[in-house]
Amino acid sequence: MKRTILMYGLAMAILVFLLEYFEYRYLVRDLSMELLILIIAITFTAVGLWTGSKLVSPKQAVSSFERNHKAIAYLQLSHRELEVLEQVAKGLSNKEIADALYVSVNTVKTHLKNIYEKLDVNRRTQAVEKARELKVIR
Amino acid sequence: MKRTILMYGLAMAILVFLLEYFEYRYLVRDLSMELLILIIAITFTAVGLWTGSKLVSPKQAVSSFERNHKAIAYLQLSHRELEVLEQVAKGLSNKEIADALYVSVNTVKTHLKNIYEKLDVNRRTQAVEKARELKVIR
DNA sequence: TCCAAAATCATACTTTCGGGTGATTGATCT
DNA sequence: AGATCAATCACCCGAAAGTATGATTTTGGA
Repeated sequence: MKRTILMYGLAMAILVFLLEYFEYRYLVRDLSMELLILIIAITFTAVGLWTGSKLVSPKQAVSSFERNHKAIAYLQLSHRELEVLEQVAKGLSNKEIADALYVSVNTVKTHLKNIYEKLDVNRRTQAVEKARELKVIR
Repeated sequence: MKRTILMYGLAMAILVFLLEYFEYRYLVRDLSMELLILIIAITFTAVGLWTGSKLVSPKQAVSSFERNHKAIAYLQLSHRELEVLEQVAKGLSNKEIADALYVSVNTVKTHLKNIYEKLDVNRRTQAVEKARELKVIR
């Protein structure tokens, strides 16, 4: 992001310099004024397009997920509960989650029970749905 | 998309015209050549940026979901199975799905069994995960 | 018209989930 | 020191989900 802006500044400086130096001195007498303006316009439109795509697309193309910490705080979801929720979203069973987090199945169940209460649901699938909506999990 | 390009073309034409007519005739004697180039450069960079953002962002910002029919065909998922899958993804229970589709719970179970087999999973949560990955459901 | 696939339903059985209750431990705050 | 909260675990029970098998009806094409 910052680098893109810097790059843009640099490119712009170089282009301005080139245009001023080169075309001004050389071409202004050969080419018509209209053509010069056209070249500059096209060039900088291209630069703008390029910079714009660099600036805009990665924001949404790459990852595009940012956790809604406010929602998590509001729902009072603990760290451990979040972990369980993520495992559930991956489609794991309680047993598999227990193994993944090195706790007993009963512990997982307790966490899930609390999660359901906080999210106001009563099934793991609904919990995943709601958590996704609230951007609490990916 | 097409309209954006047209708009851009129009804006560019107008700007070129204005620049040529106005600044060329009026300002070229008052302003320095460097300043004129700078103005044009900045203007068209802005135009490029604007056009770029119009062109790039809606592509990914709006919805961005299109069903992967090839995957569906490959997996041999029937229409009814897809419907069930969607209901499951919404977090509904087998009973609720049965009511929504006006069939018995046993029918839903049968569909689910077939779905699990075709998706090579053995739980509803995994089925939803996989179907989402494959863009079979939203 | 006939066939294969899709859709429907049933019964029986096993496993997993979810809900309820209660308890212990360790960390943090007052 | 006492209160509070997160994390852990256990046991029980009923409901839901998943598995297996088999059967009937609909339906879309060849």
